[in-house]
Amino acid sequence: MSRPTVTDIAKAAGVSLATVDRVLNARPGVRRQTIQRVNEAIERIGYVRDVTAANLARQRRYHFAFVLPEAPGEFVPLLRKALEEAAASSIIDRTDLTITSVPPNDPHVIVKTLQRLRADGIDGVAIFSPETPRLRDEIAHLKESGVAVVALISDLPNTNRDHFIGIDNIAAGRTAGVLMGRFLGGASGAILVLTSSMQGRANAERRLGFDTVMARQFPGIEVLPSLEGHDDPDTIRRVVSNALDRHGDLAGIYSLGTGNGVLINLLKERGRPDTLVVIAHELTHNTRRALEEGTLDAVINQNVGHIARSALRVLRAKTDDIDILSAQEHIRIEIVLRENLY
Amino acid sequence: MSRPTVTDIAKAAGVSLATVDRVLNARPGVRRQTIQRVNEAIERIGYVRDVTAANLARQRRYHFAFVLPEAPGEFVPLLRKALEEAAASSIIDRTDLTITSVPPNDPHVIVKTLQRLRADGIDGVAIFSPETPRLRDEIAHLKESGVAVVALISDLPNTNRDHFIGIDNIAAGRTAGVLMGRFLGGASGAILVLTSSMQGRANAERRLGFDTVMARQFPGIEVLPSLEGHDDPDTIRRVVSNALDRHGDLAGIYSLGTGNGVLINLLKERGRPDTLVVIAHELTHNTRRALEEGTLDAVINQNVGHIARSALRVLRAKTDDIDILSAQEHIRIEIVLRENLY
DNA sequence: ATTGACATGAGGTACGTACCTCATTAACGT
DNA sequence: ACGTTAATGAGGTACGTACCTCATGTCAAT
Repeated sequence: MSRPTVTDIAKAAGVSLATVDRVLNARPGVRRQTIQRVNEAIERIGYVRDVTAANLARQRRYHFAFVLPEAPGEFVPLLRKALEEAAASSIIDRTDLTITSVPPNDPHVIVKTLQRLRADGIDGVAIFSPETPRLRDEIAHLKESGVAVVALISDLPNTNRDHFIGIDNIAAGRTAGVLMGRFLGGASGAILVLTSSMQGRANAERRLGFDTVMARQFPGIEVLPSLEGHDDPDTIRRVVSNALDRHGDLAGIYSLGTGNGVLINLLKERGRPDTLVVIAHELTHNTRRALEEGTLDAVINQNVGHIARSALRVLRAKTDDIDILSAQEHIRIEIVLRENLY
Repeated sequence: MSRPTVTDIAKAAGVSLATVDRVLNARPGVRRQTIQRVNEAIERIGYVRDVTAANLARQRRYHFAFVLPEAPGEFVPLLRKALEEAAASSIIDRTDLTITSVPPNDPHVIVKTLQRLRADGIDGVAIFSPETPRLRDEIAHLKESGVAVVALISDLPNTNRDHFIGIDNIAAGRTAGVLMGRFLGGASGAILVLTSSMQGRANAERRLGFDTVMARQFPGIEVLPSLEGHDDPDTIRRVVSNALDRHGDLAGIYSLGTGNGVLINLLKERGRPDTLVVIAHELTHNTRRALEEGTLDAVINQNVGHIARSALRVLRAKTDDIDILSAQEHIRIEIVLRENLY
């Protein structure tokens, strides 16, 4: 007893195949009561459309575009690589993928890119960008044109994007905070927070979560004002060096944006005290090696492979107007130590 | 510029469609040099088989069976639920799923079940069971019959199963150990380890990893001999109560198997010191609530949803003799705190 | 009664692949 | 030269769905 087909619906509803087809694909020319009769038959026999066969018949190809910032650091290239890997696998069946790099923090170029994609008749876009008024407007246009839109890594909450694929950065900050506090184990001292100008929202949220936890659960620890690295290696090196010199009682370092490479090198050059707790975000070549060597104590990670595959699945589901399996699409806040480094 | 099809291969290789088909599906009756010519054409024009169309034409249905133990605790039911959820989604397209419960630790019944499945012409089985000689033999038979076999949760390393879907339990134990040691923050004291008879191998491995880390990195902490709960609520309650009474200097509890429900209740009844660190395995209703309430400090988890979907994907890939995306199928050792509880 | 609008049916082709049958050709041994 | 066997071609049907055309039926407005 295999799955019922359209023919079975026709038999069950006492109509022809053509009518079933009209109902299924919302084509005009069917009386309301007939539509209902067909739908009842569908319910009754438990018909589920064979999406793969439908796509075959439809000659359906999905055109998706990813708009990624040309941001410094290893994270975006890793995400890009994960996308290309997913594209090589069967997940991407019948879909064409465009990956566009745009200068970060340039709303004009991002909007222009999206406009071009919309003109090209794209089916869905995944956008990794801070939210700006012009981007908001363009997303509204995209949605009006029937384009599926998902926000990637950094949410665009005041737009009507279909979905956000990424982590809750406040919770990520809280997680980092708890780890910091507990790893310090009652020790007192100051904590250096290293931030970067990229992805202002995400960084601010992480900082917020971190501060909340530190203030509430670990009042004995002083969290210093953020150090701005401005994504520039030399600047990062200088400000971190200064801070390390100035604070003899440094208990921990929380790096919540880019600039981990410089930080790690600096710690290795200067030698780091055993008791110092260093926590960073995103598992990359640098941070992975640093975990292995003990330069980093923990990394808060969002799995780029999962994000890439999830984005593709969600875009496809949204263009087909199909439900997503929300448990599968939830991006987890991963805590990575040397011991569960995979 | 759509994808090349079999017809394009035929044209490019200068052979008929029938020959292309024979080559593609490894049917007999083609000269070696012709096979080569066709394969070259495939290479040249970059043909990739349209798996969905192939499956449609093939009328392929996958018959997979999951053999799960009727084990105590919440974990197996959660896994079962995850399987049923995956089955309701499109992942399961064209596949029939059988979930069989067997009494744990009864090799006879497990083998009988597998034999029956083999006789029924199953395409693949996922087995969650300890390894026994008779199971080993039956897996060899299954493989000979062309059945795909994956080990679930607990590996069957001395068999020729196609794949293991689960975590590295030694690493999981190490992870728990490091968390325990660092959360204790230099405090000294004794650690209670609560084990269960189920899944002997997994528990032993976790214990091994835990002990290794404690001995090497936290020599000031004494790890007590395992307490056996024998999966019996009353026994667990009794032995844990005794231990709590006896050890006034208890610093931490590591529960590496089932019995978390009883443990959590006991801790709540007796009141738990703030400094006590309690770490358990598997995120369930009980442990989730305990994390929220602060009764547990951390949970080491393997994601049942991921495991279920991965098992289905791997079984399908193995029966089709297709490569798997190993990054996607890697089951991570998740560290779950209250802050990154999803 | 005629017209037209709408609803429905009948039957087809297509998507890309699998798999079947039958006919034809080439290569071989005797 | 003959039969035998292996290799190949030609042409079909099928999978489940989409989408097209054309014919026919029904009903209400004129």
